[in-house]
Amino acid sequence: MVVLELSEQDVNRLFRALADATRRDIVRRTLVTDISVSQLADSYEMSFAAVQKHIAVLEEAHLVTKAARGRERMVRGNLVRIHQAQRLLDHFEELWRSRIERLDSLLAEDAPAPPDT
Amino acid sequence: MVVLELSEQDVNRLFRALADATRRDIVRRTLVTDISVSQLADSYEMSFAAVQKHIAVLEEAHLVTKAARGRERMVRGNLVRIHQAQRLLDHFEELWRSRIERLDSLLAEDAPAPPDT
DNA sequence: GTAACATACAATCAAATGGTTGTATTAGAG
DNA sequence: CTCTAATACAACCATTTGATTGTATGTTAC
Repeated sequence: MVVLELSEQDVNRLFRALADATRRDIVRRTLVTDISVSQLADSYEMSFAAVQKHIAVLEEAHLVTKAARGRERMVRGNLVRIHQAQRLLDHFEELWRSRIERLDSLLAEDAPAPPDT
Repeated sequence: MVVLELSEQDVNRLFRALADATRRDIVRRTLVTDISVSQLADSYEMSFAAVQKHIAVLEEAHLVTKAARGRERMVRGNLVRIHQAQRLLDHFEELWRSRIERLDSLLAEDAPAPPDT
């Protein structure tokens, strides 16, 4: 099992990048098919430069990559990063389980000695 | 299967709340066991009020809840919201699958008519 | 080669964020 | 009842964010 090699900064950037509706939409669309920067820019009610900046945020979070194709830059969603985010959330669930386990052992008061101290 | 009833604003708040190391730590710890605001504040290198604000952000994102116990407010992590975040990410994965499916059907050039147009 | 297109990037600005200190309120301890 | 601990909240400030416009650069089409 590979440990997530993401720094706290990386995780910050990852979740922060996902905390914007336009950016989430860009990720969704570019996961389905590659789309150029200007094609993306056309679909939102904001300036070209604004969309460019959103894409830059996604790039820094490694949620998308850009590849030159002629004079265009094709944007492609990166599912790997989504998976990493999922695994981060999985970890929260595991912590919660530990609460349940401790509650269980409390309820089993009459039990012999606990597994280890 | 229940549809996620989260507005874009809700999703923004959810991911944004997760985009801070201190806040993630608070969620982790309060998933394991309830902790008072002042207990939490003691463990970080920032003012009491700063920690209070982080908790407020987590509350607005419904990642934690607060319950009065005497003069203390006990903070408790809310796993449900983590699960909702996970499901949001699951959706991204599904989109990506559609890319693969379309690629597959492209490769099957000699196939009869496509399923539907 | 020149015009038009696609992108990059700097400068600027308002609003939001993350932190501070200070003051007020509430509940428990003695 | 009074002191103190725990919290809430307002005011303030620096930095970051999200957007703008303007300018520069590279690429394709004609």
